[in-house]
Amino acid sequence: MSLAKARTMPGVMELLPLDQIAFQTMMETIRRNFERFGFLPIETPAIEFTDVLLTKSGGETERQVYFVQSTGSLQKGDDPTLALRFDLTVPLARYVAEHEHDLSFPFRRYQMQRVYRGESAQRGRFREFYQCDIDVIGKDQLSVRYDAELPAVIHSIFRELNVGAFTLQLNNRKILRGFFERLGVTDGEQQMQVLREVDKIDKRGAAAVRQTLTAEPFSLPAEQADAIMAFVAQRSSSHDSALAMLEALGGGNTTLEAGIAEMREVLTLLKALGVPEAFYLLNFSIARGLDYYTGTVFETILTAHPEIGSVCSGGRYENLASHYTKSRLPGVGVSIGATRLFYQLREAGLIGTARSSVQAMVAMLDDADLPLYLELAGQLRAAGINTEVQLEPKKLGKQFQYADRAGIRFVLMLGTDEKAKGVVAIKDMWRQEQFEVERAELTRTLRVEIEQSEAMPKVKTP
RNA sequence: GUGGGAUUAGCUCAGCUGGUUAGAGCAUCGGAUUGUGAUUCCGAGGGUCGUGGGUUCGAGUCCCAUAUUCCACCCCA
Repeated sequence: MSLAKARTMPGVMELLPLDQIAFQTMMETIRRNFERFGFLPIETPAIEFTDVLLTKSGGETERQVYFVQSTGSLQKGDDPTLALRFDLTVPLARYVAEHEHDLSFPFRRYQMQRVYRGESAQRGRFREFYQCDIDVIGKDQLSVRYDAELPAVIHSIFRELNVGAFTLQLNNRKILRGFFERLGVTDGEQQMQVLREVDKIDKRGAAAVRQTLTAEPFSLPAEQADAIMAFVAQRSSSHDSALAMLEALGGGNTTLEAGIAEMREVLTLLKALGVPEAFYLLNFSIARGLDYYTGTVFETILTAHPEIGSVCSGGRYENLASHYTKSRLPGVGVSIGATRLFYQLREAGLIGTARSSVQAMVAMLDDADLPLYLELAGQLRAAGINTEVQLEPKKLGKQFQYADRAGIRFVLMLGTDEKAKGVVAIKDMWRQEQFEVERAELTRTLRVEIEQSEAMPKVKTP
């Protein structure tokens, strides 16, 4: 009988325990910061009704949705009525519409769950991945001030994740649309198309984008294309220069003027929120591909690793849940793709293998003394130390090898010599040192050692 | 959905224009006096060369098909 090949489908991330600990450490940092800024947790089911999920989108998302069907329904040949969620924003819209009367507005929620997309496999692209979303949903209206609060949360998270310098890149779609309108590109659909092209400028290069804009189907006159290219090439270098960029735009139509006013308020509040100006800039080429963004848009780029692209992005949308309720529910949100972020940080060498969550291991020196070892482990656990006991007699060398591979730092030995002296030997696998402590002092000493070890960076870089 | 690469040991790969029993590094397992790992030394196991067909005296190597996988575009986190 041939064995089935043990494998996973492409596009899923599966980690070894120490990497899983590093991933969870990252997730805890994100969660802690979400909560620190006053966001509330929710979870929604992985499976939703297809008519709920497939409202807003047309071709592209539908192509990527996994439909879910019971075998019975499949055999009857029914069309699937269920599907796996492909993001957390659509389920949020459904959630808010469904629970509208039980929620307090503005509703500030965070959500960290897996989503599913039928992507073709590629590096850093996953079919199952974690999204960590925060959104603020208002009833009828929501102040643009919230658009400044979200980047402040993101700043707090990435600073704590210790991934080096990064910049929050901001823009406002009203500025882009208003500018295009002033230039004479007035058709809404064409504005969208131009937005999408302009958004690729950092990836494809300015020359290629200009080429696309002047060619079919855009066929923009050279002067228009040049004006657009000159406009979107602008980046601010400081808080004041960002304000000056806005000032220099002038006016001309209500869309443009509204965008400038919004952007100015966001920048001002970002500063007031205490985000140092080195961490944010105004970038007129940021547009985002998604259709539903209407105002502020943002992306986050790691300074040392621009090739990674945006590690966190989002923006402002009007009327999130128009498909489910007649209430007007505007919102602003950002999403961190945690799976891709972790994967790319690891590729870039910014995240190494974590230490084990097991803090101490009691070695087995004599099979007959097992009850003694169990008692010792009980003491440690009662003191809050994560402890593992060797339950099978093995050569001591093997036990050390096991501890080393498992990433366990402290190995405790209580054998004939130690019993006679009333001590426990502690071997520090990292420092390659060994010392003895009185049994009564054991938990206290070990706690000190572990605390010192915690004070060092959580994660060893390779 | 459109286009391009790749497939040889658990992993990363070598194998020149077809020529005997297909190799290396890492990993795994065992040993180097019975309470000390990761370093060193010695040894061992492990492959129907993705699958099916064809050309040939002879195919890992050439041709066709198929599967799988990766990359670029599209789109996105």
